[in-house]
Amino acid sequence: MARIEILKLVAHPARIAILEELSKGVKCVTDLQDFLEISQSNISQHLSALRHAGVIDYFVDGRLRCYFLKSPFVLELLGIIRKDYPSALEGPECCPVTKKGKYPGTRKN
Amino acid sequence: MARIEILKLVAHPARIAILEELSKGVKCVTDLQDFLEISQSNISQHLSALRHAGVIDYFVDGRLRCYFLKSPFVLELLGIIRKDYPSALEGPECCPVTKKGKYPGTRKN
DNA sequence: CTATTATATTCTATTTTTCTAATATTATAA
DNA sequence: TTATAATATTAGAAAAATAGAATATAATAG
Repeated sequence: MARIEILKLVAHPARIAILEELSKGVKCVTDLQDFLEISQSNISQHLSALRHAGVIDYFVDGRLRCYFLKSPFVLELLGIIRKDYPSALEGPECCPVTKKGKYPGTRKN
Repeated sequence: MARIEILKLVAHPARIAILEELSKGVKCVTDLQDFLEISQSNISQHLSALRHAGVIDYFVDGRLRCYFLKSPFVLELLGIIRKDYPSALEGPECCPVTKKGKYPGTRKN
């Protein structure tokens, strides 16, 4: 599935929480329920969406579904979401007060 | 603005395209229009959303607004979106055929 | 001044996403 | 067998995101 579709999926609080948890190891649905404040069916829906996107997968142990993280891209994504960054990139040259400057591109006029 | 809100914003084809372009350098709106197949007002709307989220900013040159990328987080995000990854992480132990295995967590039953 | 260029804003219909509720499935325990 | 535990599916209402159209603003050229 395309990167952008995966981004869209990950950009959701419950799904991020699920993925963060799975990044630590295998979890079954009931154990996910314990720290997510959302309904069982909703969790199942999120898991289903993530699985169809190839982000996670599961194996079976009796009546448990043991979910785990599958996508290396998402693992790295989770990493940078947690990271700290400087508050801004070094910007282009422009007056720091008036925020006026010269456009570097070429234009008709 | 929270990382997750920023993720949501970035997870849109037009906005990714805008950000990719800005990651190469300053661009004004008309120049963005040239390679985006969407209306001027829609571009403005996307730019506005990105700016309010602190992802981009602009300086003024006459009647041009010169937009540039501001968020280090988003710059790194764009980087990993372009990168290649192995198709899957090494999964947990479970039978490769039946996909059955043992849940590593502790459970009541 | 007035026209034009560059860009932003507002309103709105449409589409998409999200969640809840109800129900289904499946494996095991009793 | 039947009950129950673990999980999935479906349908639909509500909320949010999206894009188009029309209009507004602001700077400059003429």
